[in-house]
Amino acid sequence: MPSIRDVAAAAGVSYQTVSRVLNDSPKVRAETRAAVLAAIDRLGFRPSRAARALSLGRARAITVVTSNTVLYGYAATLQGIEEAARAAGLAVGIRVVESAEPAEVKQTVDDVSDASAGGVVVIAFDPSGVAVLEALPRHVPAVAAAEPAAPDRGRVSIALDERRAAADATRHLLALGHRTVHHVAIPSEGGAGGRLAGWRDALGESGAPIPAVLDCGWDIASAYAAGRRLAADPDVTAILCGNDDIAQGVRRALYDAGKAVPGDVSIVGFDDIPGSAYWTPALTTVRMDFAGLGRACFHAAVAELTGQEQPEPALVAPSLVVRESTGSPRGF
Amino acid sequence: MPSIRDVAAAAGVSYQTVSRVLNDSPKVRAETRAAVLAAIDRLGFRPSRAARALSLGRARAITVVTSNTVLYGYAATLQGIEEAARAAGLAVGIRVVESAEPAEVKQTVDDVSDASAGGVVVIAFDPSGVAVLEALPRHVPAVAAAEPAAPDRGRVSIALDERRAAADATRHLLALGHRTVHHVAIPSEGGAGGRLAGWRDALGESGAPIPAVLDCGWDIASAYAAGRRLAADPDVTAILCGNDDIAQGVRRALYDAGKAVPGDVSIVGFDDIPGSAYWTPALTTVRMDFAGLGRACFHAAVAELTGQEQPEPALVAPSLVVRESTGSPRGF
DNA sequence: AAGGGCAGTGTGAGCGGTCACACCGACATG
DNA sequence: CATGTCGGTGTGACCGCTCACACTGCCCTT
Repeated sequence: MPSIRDVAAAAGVSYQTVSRVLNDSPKVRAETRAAVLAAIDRLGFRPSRAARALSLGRARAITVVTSNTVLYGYAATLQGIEEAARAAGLAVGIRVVESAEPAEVKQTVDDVSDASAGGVVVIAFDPSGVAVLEALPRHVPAVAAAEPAAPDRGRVSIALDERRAAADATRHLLALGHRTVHHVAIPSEGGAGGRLAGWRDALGESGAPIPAVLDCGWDIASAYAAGRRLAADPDVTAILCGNDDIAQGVRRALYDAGKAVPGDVSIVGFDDIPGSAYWTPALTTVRMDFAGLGRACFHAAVAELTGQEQPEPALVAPSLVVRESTGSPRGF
Repeated sequence: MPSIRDVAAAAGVSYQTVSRVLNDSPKVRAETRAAVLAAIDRLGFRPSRAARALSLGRARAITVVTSNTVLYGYAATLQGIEEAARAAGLAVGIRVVESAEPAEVKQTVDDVSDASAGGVVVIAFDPSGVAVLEALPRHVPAVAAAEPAAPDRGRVSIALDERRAAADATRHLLALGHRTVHHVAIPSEGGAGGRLAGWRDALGESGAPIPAVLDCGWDIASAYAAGRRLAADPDVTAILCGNDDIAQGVRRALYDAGKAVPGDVSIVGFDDIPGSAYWTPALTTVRMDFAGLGRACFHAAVAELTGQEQPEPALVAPSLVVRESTGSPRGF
């Protein structure tokens, strides 16, 4: 592997001039630059990221901290970050943090505090992400893709407006004539600016009773269990599910209990995962622009890394997609 | 940030001794080691990955090349790699390559050829991954998570036995009494050791006619279109789908055409994505151990990186999971 | 008693870049 | 004509670590 010294020799200039060309400094004559570029090309030279990181003190890279790589919201956010990073020529790293347990959080923080991690984007949709965010030392350039209500403690934090989205979805159900809307929650919505809050907003403003929330995990089995409980209650006619996977479990539970969707019970999901339009019935859900969130986080992280001013995040607001899983209650 | 020199000073030894402790060389007295460890702890020292990579010539890291981060097979494989890497203390990078276009392949190869990329795992399920694998210079330590039939050209290549899995699934359908089985293929099965081949095997061995394959993309919309075409043909009673998402599109197409599953047509998927057990009907599919594949690839990549002998990959064979979407044809 | 091994430790150099600064010629200025 | 300024270039040192090698005792051999 040739180094800038080799390139310098081949081009008949000093290594510093090569460095200037690489960082396109204005202080180099056009013909000198051309000669260097030609030598670079001839030798197949590629600057070493490791050397740069060492010298600069920070890598030109972004590391994503997430608690999961398979779940749609996380994976799609990662996708957005990666796309933007690739376009900008930055490397991207990934670090999964499975729990909010102190030892694991500390290890994660140590790992991403390394200079070679570059800027950090913490996907703080859930407790483990939030824990990492809070434990991260100030000197680490980091931003959060967060629940809207996550305490930002001086950190840049970007979020989709889930509160409003949840309120819209709930209003849709109420407008259809449902007396109230039940809610099956995922681990990520504790926040005051989240789905839970929006659901309460909408219920409150129309004077509908606010039923107890059913908490479940990320796994569909727990959603199924929650669905069975809801199915046993004849008063339940509308359910807002924490995400589309949850909706799937609930839907199957309703089916197994002999309830038709949307005939007996209407359900709404969250996220608009790729398959939801093809279910039977096709799912009414809230489309979330996770990829856009990821891109915005990338740009914020780069600003943090380079010390530039934070750009205004360009986000597409969540929007309700009405399909077949919602309808008016029987006898309405 | 303290460096090994600071630690050395604090412990009253030379920096080289600190380095020895970090790499747990046997040539250091127990008490000396203890003193160094104490100093490390006191100062909160963490070795710099960038400096190590520069000095060593290769980073202690794994970079995953994939064409997608959201699709289940890719994401689950990534998850397996990340888990294993985290357990071993290696950083993980990710590089998406969207197409097999020469310029993009070259850029990808350049990026992962950098010393800071460490070992490389190419998820070569599709043409773009295969293209990267083939373009990768010999000196880059890389392994492939591949289609079984991918030409390995001296590269270590690990795969799940999709051929046998597809044959099993097809035999299941045939045993149910179907005259033949149709196949909707995804972009990843061109290989001679893949799903397509297994399907042909099973059809051939029982003398069933081999219908034309319907190719579609990764998107469910194209699967839906394929499903509509199949639904129009009254001879079609059994369909083997390239993966579960495809099965979802096909299932909806059948439904929209007034065909019942499994009453009129049986369908089988591939992958066993988390929701498939909760569909109506629950999907008969082939469970694939992508996470195990990822772990095996990680270990192979580390062996490649450190020059050790290749371990025997421990893989869980794909297995057919029979649920509700398959049954005997009408009048059987 | 002189030599040879060996465990344990220290020193120099180098990985491939970047920063700070010195330098040099050309032109404008007093 | 001496001086200042500035575009364009080169030199030294350094980032934090690991390598190769030299060195110091100490014990064992002959």
